Amino acid sequence: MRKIATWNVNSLKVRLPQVLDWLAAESPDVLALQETKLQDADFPAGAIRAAGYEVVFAGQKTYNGVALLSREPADAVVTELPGLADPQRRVLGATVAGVRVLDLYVPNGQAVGSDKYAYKLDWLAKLAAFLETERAAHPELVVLGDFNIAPEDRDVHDPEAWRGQILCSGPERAAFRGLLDAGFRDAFRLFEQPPKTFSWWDYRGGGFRRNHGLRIDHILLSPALAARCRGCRIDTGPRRLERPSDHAPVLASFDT
DNA sequence: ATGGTGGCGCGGCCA
Repeated sequence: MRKIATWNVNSLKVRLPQVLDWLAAESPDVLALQETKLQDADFPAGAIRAAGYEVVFAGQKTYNGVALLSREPADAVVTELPGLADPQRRVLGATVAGVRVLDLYVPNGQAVGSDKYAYKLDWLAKLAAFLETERAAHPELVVLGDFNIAPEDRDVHDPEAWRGQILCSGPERAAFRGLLDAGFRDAFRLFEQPPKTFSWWDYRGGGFRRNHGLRIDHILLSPALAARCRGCRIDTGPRRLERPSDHAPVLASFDT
């Protein structure tokens, strides 16, 4: 496993040409997608396989949906968090070339105090419990995706405006911190990074042009994988294209 | 300005 990436594409139907171009340019070993917004019957598996990737996916109509693209086959696939009977397709775990990969689309939460916010915090608690068992079973474990959490003020373009708001609230940040406390490493923070580097910019108000963004897409590594990690960056190239996703891909590279 | 833009799918929800 030399390179692994995550990208919230906000509709794979719309973004498929961009994804195929990006695969050709970057040639990651694994690409985790979120917000495919496709039922499984409509998933473009043929085009992805023609590009040289295996693919597994868990989709639903209109909302959510996750997919794992990989050079080598994906085994031991899971699509649920234990203890959460949920029709929303937000989880896709698989083992690829001996590495356990968990692709997540964490709930957005909408607004602090809302029903969706409560669902998000409950979801994160069940995730933490699940990761304890996954960590014990798989020394080489990567958890990546759209976490919908900006972990620290330096991950926010205007920390004062966002303080306590959705994506930045104390309980959300505490949940993320809990994953780090459990031993996961934020791949992006293993390396020196330019300030004001973000992974998501609102479509509204010229967010990207003004770099009004947040870093909410993450690659978390078990200690064994972190020891082999040699770089992590956010590729803003796709965000500059016509009709972009509102998220940019995040990539981590490794020694074999 | 309680807005703004984009996706889905055709009215309103979600982000």
